[in-house]
Amino acid sequence: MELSCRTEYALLALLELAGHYPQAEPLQIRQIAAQQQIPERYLEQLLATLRRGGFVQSQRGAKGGYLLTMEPWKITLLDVVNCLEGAEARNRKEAVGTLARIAPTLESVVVDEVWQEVYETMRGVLQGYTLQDLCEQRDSRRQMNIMYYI
Amino acid sequence: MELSCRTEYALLALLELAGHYPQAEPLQIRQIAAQQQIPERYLEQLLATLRRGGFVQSQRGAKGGYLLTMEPWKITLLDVVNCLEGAEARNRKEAVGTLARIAPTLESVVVDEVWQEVYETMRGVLQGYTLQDLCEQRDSRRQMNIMYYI
DNA sequence: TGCAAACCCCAGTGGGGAATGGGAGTATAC
DNA sequence: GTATACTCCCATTCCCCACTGGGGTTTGCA
Repeated sequence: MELSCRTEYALLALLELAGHYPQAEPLQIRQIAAQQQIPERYLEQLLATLRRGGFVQSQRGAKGGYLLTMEPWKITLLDVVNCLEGAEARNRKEAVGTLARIAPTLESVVVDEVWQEVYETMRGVLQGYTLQDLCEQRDSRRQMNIMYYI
Repeated sequence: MELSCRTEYALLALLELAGHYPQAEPLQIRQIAAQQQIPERYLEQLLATLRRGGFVQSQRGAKGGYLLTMEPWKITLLDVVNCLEGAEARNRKEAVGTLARIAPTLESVVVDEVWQEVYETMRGVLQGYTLQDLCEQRDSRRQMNIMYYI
């Protein structure tokens, strides 16, 4: 359960794609990166992860780019976080609590239980939001900003 | 909001100390490390952080060691996490979402809002447990284990 | 067919967390 | 008063994440 830079960038990219859904025109890495101020080459890697996770499909060649493969209301934030956290051979991450500990102590078991509960509540919150939800929040916030400047 | 190895180790050490509260005899790093299977020299640094945070006091010299400075039911897990996460010049950690971004985009603001909500729920859970609570859970679990082996 | 635009793969660099090590400081024990 | 048993502080090593770079491959278009 990371909520790191990685995850935020990926989420921003997906929001950008969701904003254009279901347009047939793919969005290019460069456009997304510029729009969301994400390092271009880094975003490239994150999009590869999202592609392997089945969230986006890519179109190579000139006029290529990325497209959402699912409807924005079917993708929860938890799905995205899971995709980026569990991505490919993040082998060591699960063992963060049982780090090189042969026999877990009673105390460590109790602490782990609390942490499982914490993670569970995190998952609960993250599962409550879809890309669609965030897009709507963005739109209403955009309206607010326009109102503000009048 | 880390929930990293650091925090778990510190928590285990505090639990060990809380188990002996309010004994006048200080516990040594070596004992805690052996009991909880924590690298000795690393635990040393974490205890320094806890000392600076006011959770423990140290006694130097022979027969020295560490003691809790507060009652175990007055220390919440959130207190501990805050102490270790916010410890000394972790200056960059707050800006993890606004990483080198001059003008935050609308999308990043929306994402940050969700993440604040996630962190808030985490804090809620962590604030609901004190060292005392975990000690009691450990004790009852110990009873269970004894029953199991009969 | 040629070429540029775009994705794709792999190999590095820099900083921070997770340790590890060598001493210096300080209190008790004899 | 010296030895001993601890804490304390500084520096170093190792690995992962955030990021950069150099190619290579696929595709659309003139």
